[in-house]
Amino acid sequence: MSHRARRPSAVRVDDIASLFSALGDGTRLKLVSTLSAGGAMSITQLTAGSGHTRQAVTKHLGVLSSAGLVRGEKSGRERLWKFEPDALTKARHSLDHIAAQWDEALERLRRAVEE
Amino acid sequence: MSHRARRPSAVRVDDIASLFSALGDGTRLKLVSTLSAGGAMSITQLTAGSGHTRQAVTKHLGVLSSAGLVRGEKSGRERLWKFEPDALTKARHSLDHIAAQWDEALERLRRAVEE
DNA sequence: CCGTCATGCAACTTAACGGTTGCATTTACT
DNA sequence: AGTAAATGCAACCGTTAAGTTGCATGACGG
Repeated sequence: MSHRARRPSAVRVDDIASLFSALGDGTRLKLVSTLSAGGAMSITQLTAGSGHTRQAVTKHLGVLSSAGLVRGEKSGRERLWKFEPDALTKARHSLDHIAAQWDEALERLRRAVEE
Repeated sequence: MSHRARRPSAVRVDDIASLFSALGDGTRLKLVSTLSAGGAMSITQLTAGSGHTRQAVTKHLGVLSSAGLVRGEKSGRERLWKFEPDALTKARHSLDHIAAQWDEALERLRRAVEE
């Protein structure tokens, strides 16, 4: 029973990595941007201006979905994809965490020099 | 004289994508975290607890460097790598931009419903 | 029912990624 | 000068990722 070993809000490195990895592609970045701005859309709609095949877009949506950045719900004969803002918040927090580390390091350095 | 066509802070999609892509790997994420917290380090130092070969770490540093997240300066017979906080700020801003888009979209929706 | 529109599934190709090993080069130390 | 440390460079390998094509399935509209 190892309660201690697992902090409550412990976000695993791999989760964050997969999040950033999902954002680390131009096509996917555009998809996320489109969905965050335009509400729910179907695959064919998203495929329209993308310059890629529908299948390619489907795969990208799969990646985004695994990372939690997007969620698709079937509606009739089409599937509507919507942006999932929580994932983005997580990403932001981890960036903030690194920035905070950096600030602390600077502060330590400043104090050490000032001594 | 095309001032209008090019916004001053126009960050190309591919740049942001390469930034996130660089962060989209556990090993690199740890490297960034280490460097942001521990100041400048040499490759051998960074290799120590990584569980990887020095060459692997070197490659990862190359990726991080291309993304602007890290910068290496030669100092004697070693090369010291330091964290570059500006890149992280860029990443954060692009996340903020998407979040802002999302908020606007919600606001538009709210007003439309309220009408 | 039948055509068609939207999607799902699978196989395949190409290129990039993460990682390794081996050797060369530069710098420090005595 | 000569040795050991720190790094650089290059070839190579296995795996995954991005993208394609082809075909199957499911829902809508007349």
